[in-house]
Amino acid sequence: MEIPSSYDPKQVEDKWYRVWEQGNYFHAREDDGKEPYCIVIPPPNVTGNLHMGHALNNTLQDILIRWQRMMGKSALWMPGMDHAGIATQNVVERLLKEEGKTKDDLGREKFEKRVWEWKEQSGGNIQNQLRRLGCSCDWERERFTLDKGLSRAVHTVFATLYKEGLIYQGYRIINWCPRCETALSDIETEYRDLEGHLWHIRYPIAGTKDFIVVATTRPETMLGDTGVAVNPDDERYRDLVGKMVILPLMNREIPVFADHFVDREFGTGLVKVTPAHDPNDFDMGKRHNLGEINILDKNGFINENGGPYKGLSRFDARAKVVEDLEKLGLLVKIEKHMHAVGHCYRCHTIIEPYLSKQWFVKIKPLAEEGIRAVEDGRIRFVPKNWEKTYFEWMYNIRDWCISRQLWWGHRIPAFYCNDCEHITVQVDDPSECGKCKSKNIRQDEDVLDTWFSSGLWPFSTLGWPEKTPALEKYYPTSVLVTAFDIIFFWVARMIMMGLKFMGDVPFRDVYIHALIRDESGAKMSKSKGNVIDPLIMMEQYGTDALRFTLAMLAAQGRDIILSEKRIEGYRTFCNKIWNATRFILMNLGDGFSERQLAAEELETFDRWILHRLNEAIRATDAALAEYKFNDAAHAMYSFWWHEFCDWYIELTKQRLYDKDAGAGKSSDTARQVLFHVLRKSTQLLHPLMPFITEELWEKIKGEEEGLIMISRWPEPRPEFDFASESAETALFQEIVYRIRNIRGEMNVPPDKKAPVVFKTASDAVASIIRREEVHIKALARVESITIDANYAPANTDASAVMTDLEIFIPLKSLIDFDKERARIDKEIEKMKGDLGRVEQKLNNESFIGKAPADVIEREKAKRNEMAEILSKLEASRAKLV
RNA sequence: GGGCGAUUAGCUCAGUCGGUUAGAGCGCCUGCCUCACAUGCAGGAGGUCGAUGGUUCGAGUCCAUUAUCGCCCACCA
Repeated sequence: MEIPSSYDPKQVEDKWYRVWEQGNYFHAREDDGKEPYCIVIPPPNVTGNLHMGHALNNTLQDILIRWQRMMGKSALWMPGMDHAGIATQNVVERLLKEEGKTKDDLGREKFEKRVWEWKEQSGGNIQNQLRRLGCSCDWERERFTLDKGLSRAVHTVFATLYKEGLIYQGYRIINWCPRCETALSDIETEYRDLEGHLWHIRYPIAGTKDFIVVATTRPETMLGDTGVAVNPDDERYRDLVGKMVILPLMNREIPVFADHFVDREFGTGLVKVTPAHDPNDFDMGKRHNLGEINILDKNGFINENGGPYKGLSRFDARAKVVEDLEKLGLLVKIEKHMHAVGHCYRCHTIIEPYLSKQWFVKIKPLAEEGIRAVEDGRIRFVPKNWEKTYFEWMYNIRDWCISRQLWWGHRIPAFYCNDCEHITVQVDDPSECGKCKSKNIRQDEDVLDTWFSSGLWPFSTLGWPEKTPALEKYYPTSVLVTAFDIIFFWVARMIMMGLKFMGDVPFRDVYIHALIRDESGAKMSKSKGNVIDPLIMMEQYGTDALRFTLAMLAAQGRDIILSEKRIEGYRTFCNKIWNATRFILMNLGDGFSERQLAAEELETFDRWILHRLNEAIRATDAALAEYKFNDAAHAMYSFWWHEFCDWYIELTKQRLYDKDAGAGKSSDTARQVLFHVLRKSTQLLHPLMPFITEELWEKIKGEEEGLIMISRWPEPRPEFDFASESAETALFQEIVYRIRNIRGEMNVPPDKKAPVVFKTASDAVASIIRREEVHIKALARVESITIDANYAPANTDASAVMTDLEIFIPLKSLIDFDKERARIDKEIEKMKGDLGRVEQKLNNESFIGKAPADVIEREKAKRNEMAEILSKLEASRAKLV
């Protein structure tokens, strides 16, 4: 079989994904009798395109799912998309605008139809992008937050909460986006520090020539002022309380009143009060019966309540108000002022606090359960410190505004009676008023917050409110994998809803992974143009290289700084694996068949690599179990490259090729071990690098065997734990390294083989050297080996000192005395330093008195060893004259 | 104003329960196209672990203070 000498992802990725998907290998069956393992995908927006955050998020989930699937679990990765109310409506409105139309031109029904059409044609790109990433989602079960079943779940939840009084209508200040023309919840408002101004404005006191001065950051709101507040303890203004002031521009008399809310230190200590446009003012207005004057329409333009300013945008109105105040001499001063201004999280327009009637969820009772579930460990955050963030928010949670003035979403299942005004709420749309039976009813115009339906995702996707086998088997799900930025939006709400409606947590673990930043540490965003596009990376370096990079960087508790270089680097790892496999296949020989390995036939290095394989399996399992993806990736990388390739494969070459060395007799064992380790370590790598491993597996699997993705996950084999052979191998490796070091430092050309003399009094060391002579010769490029306990080195010998062993390379005319002296001096200096530190410790009486005996023994042994090495080094140094 | 995190090699980062001589990748320097791989091989240089103080026989690791940077939350107009 001819295998190309470098790995080409393009040849394999699409091919294997098709095989997997068409072969139904991602499908998990409720009746398979296996232990369930389930992850629900954080549903990407239907408008979404795969960015690096998705790539990370989904790579990690796929690693877990593939790992668990190979471990024999019934591994279900539930995929789907979110209808993304505002985002999607915005996209379609933009398209309409290009046609010169607005949504109102179409009307609600046609607009909705239009959005569905858009969804069918251009929505859901991301599903195929996830396929490119190799995600092993159970696509058969794919759900959409607006599909029929999920809508039923939404209605059921709404009706239940309404009946229990946990959903109610309220008339209050909410966050309003004048561009999206909808209410937003508190967490959909992003605060940004902006430099604004603090305008100091005179309000004349009624019936006098005096003024008071109020300070405001939003002067246009004065059009809706209905009072001025002072702190009751503020001596300066005690006499003012109860008096009336004239509201300039509007020429309305408004009262001055006292309220503890007012901060005496801020501004002038006098606050203009606009109950319809500020939540605090609203509260004060309620306390003091001020009345509310709404001066804005839904687009943020001044309405008829703004008198002469009617028709101006809120920004123009601000300018005009300030200008007019100045003309009237009522503007005292303007200060620069930094303050946090709320913006719409979807379109980034400045939001307005706006008085309106909305639906709310009374969230405290739900939150209490949610807090308890994390406190008592039914849900575990990984890393744990995110629990604090969660608690902090949950303790201070405020009622959730769930109505949106949009057309795209779950229409609120509340029906108003036109005759008796009763509100009927039930799961199925009613045909008559639940109270007076009138048929003259109308449905609420608003839709629900997108996050209302995504909050039900872990059970609605499994079939709830029906009692399906899937729900029975896979709920609670095993783990939720997400980034911290949606803990409030999504994670907390799933927890609350799951507890409420399923009576159990929605997932056992919440793994919070990092955010991805660019090379300079900035958050990746399209507007900054610093995006690394995962699709381009996959195209360029292969999906497995990208996946491996992301896993390698996914250390807990830290953001990921991604650079293209890194991905390029792990492409070489793919190539390394590819070539290692190629080498092994080229050397198996005709008619090779795998057989059981017997302990007796194994040589030292066979035992060593089998032992290391066991350790690699253990390390990988342990790392993945704790969501330490970087540790898992690192364990595999160093095992593959620095143990299997650098050492074991190199060592087998003598056994495979070097007949003169008489090592040929063990070549069959070597082939068996190579093949065995190759198979196991390829499987180990599969969850991280699904494509290349599936491709290679095809070349190494048995005829009866199926795909690697459903093969059995490697298990450590205790009978292959060989501690003493591992120690011998470490000694062997150091010998080779020492010789190579001398060669490298002395610039001995690679084709120049050197004779080496080993001086040792240890029979054990001598026998290992004798036994591995062939390998030492090959790996260190040694011409001849002499073992001589009494060797008297010449001054032209380069030397290295180890415990119980000195190595001499007679370089003769090749020696560079200066270099050799410098090399030995460096070692002496280092050894002196290390020895000094150990001796200091051992001379410290309290160390001897208090440290555990084994630590002291270790230090003593270390001292003796180092002292011996040092004296030998000095002896070598003395000869270099 | 609260809270969280970071600070270790030129860069990006690991470092478990405090205990051998603090590691990796990339980059850099030297030598090699050695029959799996130049997307490679071998060797090398490079670190007072942000600062100060403390606990301890022993601190990159624990505690306190501090500096710098970053993030989240918050109704001071």
